[in-house]
Order: sequence, then structure tokens, then C-alpha cells
Amino acid sequence: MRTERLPTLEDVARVAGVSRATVSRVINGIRNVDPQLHEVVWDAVGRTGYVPNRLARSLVTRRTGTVALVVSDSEMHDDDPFMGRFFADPYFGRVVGGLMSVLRDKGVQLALQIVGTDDQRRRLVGDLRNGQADGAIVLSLPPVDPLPRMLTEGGVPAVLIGRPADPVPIDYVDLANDTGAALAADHLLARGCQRIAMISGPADVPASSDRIAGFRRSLARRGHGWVPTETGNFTRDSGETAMRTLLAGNPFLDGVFAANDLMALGALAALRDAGRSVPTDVAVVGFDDSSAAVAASPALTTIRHPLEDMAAEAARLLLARIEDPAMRVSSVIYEPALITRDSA
Amino acid sequence: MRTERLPTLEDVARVAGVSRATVSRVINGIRNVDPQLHEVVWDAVGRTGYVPNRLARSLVTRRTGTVALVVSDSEMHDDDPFMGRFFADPYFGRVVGGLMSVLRDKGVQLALQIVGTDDQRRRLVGDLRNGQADGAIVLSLPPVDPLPRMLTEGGVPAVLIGRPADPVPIDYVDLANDTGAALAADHLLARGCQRIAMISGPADVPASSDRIAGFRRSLARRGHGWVPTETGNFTRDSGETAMRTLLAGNPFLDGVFAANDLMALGALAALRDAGRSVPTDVAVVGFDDSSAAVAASPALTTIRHPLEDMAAEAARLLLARIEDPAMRVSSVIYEPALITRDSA
DNA sequence: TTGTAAGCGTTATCAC
DNA sequence: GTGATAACGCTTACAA
Repeated sequence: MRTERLPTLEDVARVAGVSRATVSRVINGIRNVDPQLHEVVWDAVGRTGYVPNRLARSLVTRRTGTVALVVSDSEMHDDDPFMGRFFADPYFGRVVGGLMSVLRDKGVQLALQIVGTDDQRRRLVGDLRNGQADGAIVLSLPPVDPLPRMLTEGGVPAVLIGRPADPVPIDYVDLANDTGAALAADHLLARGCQRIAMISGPADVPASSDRIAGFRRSLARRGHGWVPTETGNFTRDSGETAMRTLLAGNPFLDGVFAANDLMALGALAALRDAGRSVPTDVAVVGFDDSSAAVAASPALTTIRHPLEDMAAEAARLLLARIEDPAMRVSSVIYEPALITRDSA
Repeated sequence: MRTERLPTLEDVARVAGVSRATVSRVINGIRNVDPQLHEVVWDAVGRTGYVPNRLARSLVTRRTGTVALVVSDSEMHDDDPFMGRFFADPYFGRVVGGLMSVLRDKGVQLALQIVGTDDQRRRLVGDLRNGQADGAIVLSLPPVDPLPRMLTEGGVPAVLIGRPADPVPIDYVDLANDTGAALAADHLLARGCQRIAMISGPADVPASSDRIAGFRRSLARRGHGWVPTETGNFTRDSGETAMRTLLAGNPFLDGVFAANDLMALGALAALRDAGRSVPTDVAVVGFDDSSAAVAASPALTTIRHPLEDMAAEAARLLLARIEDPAMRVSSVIYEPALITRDSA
């Protein structure tokens, strides 16, 4: 069975007693074809067990029915388990789920691509220009990433999830991160918190800096010009460490905003170790409303980040861009919402 | 830039002043080639910005440098958010991370495929036989799935993660689920638990039935012939519901084993609501050692499921099988370990 | 060692 | 309507 040559269009044509071209027309549902033959051909297809070869088809149509999900990372060290953490985090899965929810119905496949070096990025863009995939959804992790620009300059249909760090004429979907952080600030204030701190993400990535800015701005407007801040890297452990440091320097703090749920989880652990009860002694607000938020105890009050919806929209945007490359460059910004649970 | 035709082998050949065949040889590093030309050709490649077209190459070599990650689900209803949950769970991401850890280095790409109906399965096997990908890693979710057999009969190199429900001559990696559950049982017993219950997964999926069997067997050997059991579906919520039911029927229970961490999380919530303290009143053991285990509070005592390692091994196995289709069918079974934290 | 030419399995442009 | 036939961009005998 393995060695046996698979039936081709030619074989079907022979069985049906027509030309290769006619079979192709029938299969692709092109109208100008005698209904009689139509039936004969489909019969031959069934009898031979023919399956179109997508590779051959793509080679000539220049369409693959595949979009790439590109994870653009900075230099990857083999001993750095970062990628492993990245995949294990809820973020990646939520994006994939959102993308698949729209791609599945359209029969579009998703090819995962990870690029860590500029060389890999160049190769990727080359492959995409060659029609390896019809377009790309990009998850850009490094603070400054040449990929978005390379993609647009290469004329590759692409949509970013999260705005590009520097201005590039490229489609993207994003969350109003600053508004989300402001929501967190307002909530802590409304609760009566007086000494509020923040566990931020790396200051050089856009999503992170927006949250920092939004949080600070909102507090400043209400008279809290100074916000003790520790920087984490979005992992649980970094959140725990940051919380300890914060507690050491600010023993009387009564409210903390963590720039994502995972770090909030770490903060919860640190607070518990320090004997502070949440939310009585210290109120905690997270960000993302990932599965971790409801799993936490106390359940996290957090900012909802509709990642699945955003990914789905990115997929739709990409499909539209592929259909019409001349389409105006557009961006879709989602509004976050405060989800109140037990931690604040 | 978009409309411009990309350079082909022919173009490079013209610039280098050699034949297309020679360029091809140089690019593919075939030895019989004058070092002089070697340099000339690479120079021409650089000057033209040539990138090989993988599609065209694959069409003739019958190798794509891609493996498919197939998620085989049972009938999917569009209103069933199951897939969304599946992707959001740590399981999916851990598998992807494990696979990528070995595929990335080999320059092999991963294409995600989701099949929910037999028709889709047929199409998938057809595409794979046609060389759409070199092989497949299969995550088979339904209790009884025709896909593994279809794959072997189609001569498609494939490796299952988790043993097939019915015997099929196919490579797979799996966890000794029964041993893992026995570990949990022994631990609860060693703690002195007297009334032990279980929150199991669906009884018809292999991993789940193995855990049930292993847990029951181990308890039975120590005189606990009767184990109150509730069935969940591996989600947090189902675990919470199951725990409530268990508590209602067995108010004095002092130990519970949940067949995965997510359900254990739900159990923790139900116990907290019922005013039982963990582990003092009730000891809880989970399964998987996913990120949820350490995020839980109290942190979960659980059974380590080395999913990343298993996925990596599956990738290695698949690569080997692709290299040598005649290789003996093999299976690799991993041993679970008890990870003691705070919940038991 | 290098070039010529025959495919790989399709779709698409023509005539008929 | 239908059938030759020329691409698509590449690898690989087979010759030279």
C-alpha cells in the first residue's frame, strides 16, 4: 500500500474516458461541463479513490489554503526554556483556539512557524513570498522586531496580534491595554486602597508599557503620583519575586495590580507567605482573565482580555487581506472589561 | 514589490552563467561540483535574492519538511466550545512545546490539523498520502477512533500520543497511567486516609480507564474494595460538580483523587465552599503536574505527567519512522512520579 | 564535472 | 463543451 502510486488526474481521466482537463473542471466545480460527464467523472473519482494533490495544485494556483502562525522571538538559546513556558502558558492556546474557530470552517490550515533570529526571519519571509502559505498571523514577542516591516515590504499578507512597536503599515488587532490598566486602578481606588503598587511586565514591550502608562495615569489623576513598581516577565515566579520585593519596601501597601494573571498568582503566593490576607489586607487585580484567574484562590479580580475573539478577528482580517491585497490597512482595538471576583 | 516575479533557479543560473541543474546541485550541497562554480553560484544567489520554492521542491522530492499535528475529535458541533477549551488547557500547549523542541532544530515545521468527522479523517489521510506532510503526530480524543487504523493502512508515518483504544500496529508514546493512579492511592493511604473517593475522567477513553483501574486496584489490595466515584470530563467545572456530589453522598470522606489537575482545582473550590480544609479535613491528589498544580492553593500534590518529554519522544519516533518506514513498530511508556506539595 | 531534458500533478490558455 | 498543451519551479537520470 505504501509503495503503490496514488491515482492522479490522468488516471481518473482514463477511467472516465475523458481528458485530464475535463476532470479538473469537474473537480473544481467549473460550470461549462456536460452534466452527463459530470456524473461519469465523479464516479471515476470514487472508483479510483482519487484525492487531489494540494502541492501540485498550489504550485500553479499560487494558493495554499494555509496560513502561518508565526511566533517571532528574540534570539533563542537552546538552554533557555522560554519557548516551553510560552507554549505552556494559556496565551498560546487561546490564540490558536481563536484562530481555528474561524479558519476551520473555511478549510484553512494553520502552520506553526517559530523564528528566533534575523536569518530565520529572512528565510521565513522568503518562503512566504514563495507561496509557502497565503499569509501570516504574527505573534511578535521581542521589544523591537524587524519582522513586521519585512513582511509588508515583501508584500506578504500579514496581521499582527498586538500593535507593532514601531509604526509599520500593517494590519493588527490589539487590546486597549491602557484602558484596561486604568480600570484596574479605578477599581482599587474605589475599594479604598491608599497605597497601591504595580507588578509590571518588561517596559519595552508595547502591551506592557501601555499597561504601565494607563495604570500610572489613572492613579496620578486621583492624586497618587507615586506608584511603587517592580518589573516581572509575565511568569508566575517573577510575580512572586516582585511581590516579595514590593512588600519589603512598602510594608503598608494595600493594593497591587499585576500586569497579567500569572504574575498575580505569584503575588498571591507571596502575600500568603507574608501572612497578608487577600483582599482584606491587600487587594490584588490581575490582567487577562485567563483560566488561571478562576483557578486562583481567592479567585482573581482581573481585566478581561478577549484573546480568542481578537485572534478570530485577526484571522478574518488576514483572510480579507489575502482576498484583496489592496484593502486599506486597518486595526481593530478591543475594549477590556473589569471582571470582579474575590481578590479585589 | 508584490507583483514582481520572484527569482527562480533559472534566473540564478542565468546570472551565474551555468545551467539550472548546476545551481540546484550547489544549493543542495551535492559534492560533484567545481569549487569555482560553487562560489559563483552562491554569489548569484545572493545577488538575485533567490529563495528555493519549497512547494516545487516537495512536488518532486516527495518530502515536505513538515509534520502534521492532528487533533482527532469526535463530531464537532459548532455550538460546542469544546475545541476552545481544549486549546486553552495546558495540555495542548505542552504537547506543542515538546514537539517543537525537537522539530525546530531539524528545521521541520508543524501543521495543525483538526478532524471531527470521518469524512474529514478520510480527506486528511488522502492529503497525507499525497505528501501534504511527511508524517503525523496524532492526538486522538474520541473513545473509539478509526483514524489510527486508517493511517497505518494508508501507509502514513504516524505516532500517537496516548495508546490507541483498540490494537493497531502503530507507534505510540504513553504514560503508565495505572501506575500513576496507584501512586496517588498509595500516597493517600500512607497519609492515613480512610474514606477515599475518586473523580475520574470519561470511562471510555484509555488514559482515563487506566487511571481508574490503577487507582481501584491499588486501594483494593489494601482492603478498600469500595471507592465512591464521580465522572468528570477533565474540566475544572466538572471537577467542582463531581466534588459536590461526592461530598453530598459521602460526608466523611477524607481523601480524593482527581484524574487531572483541572478537576482537582474544581474539587478544591468545592471543598472550600463546603468549609473543609485541605489537606487537614480532606487530602487531594491531582494528576498531570500541569502549571495549574502549582498555581492552586493549596499547591497540588499530583502525579507528574512528562508530556513535553513524551511529545518530544513522539517527534523523534516519527522522524525515525519517516526515515525508515520498515522500522519495527514501537511504543515508549513513561513512568509517572508522585509530586508532593501541600494538598495531600 | 556539467548540461539537457524528462518528469512531479495540477491549472489555465488556447484552439476546436 | 472539450481536449491538447504550455506553464508552475524544482530535482534527477542520462548524456556529454
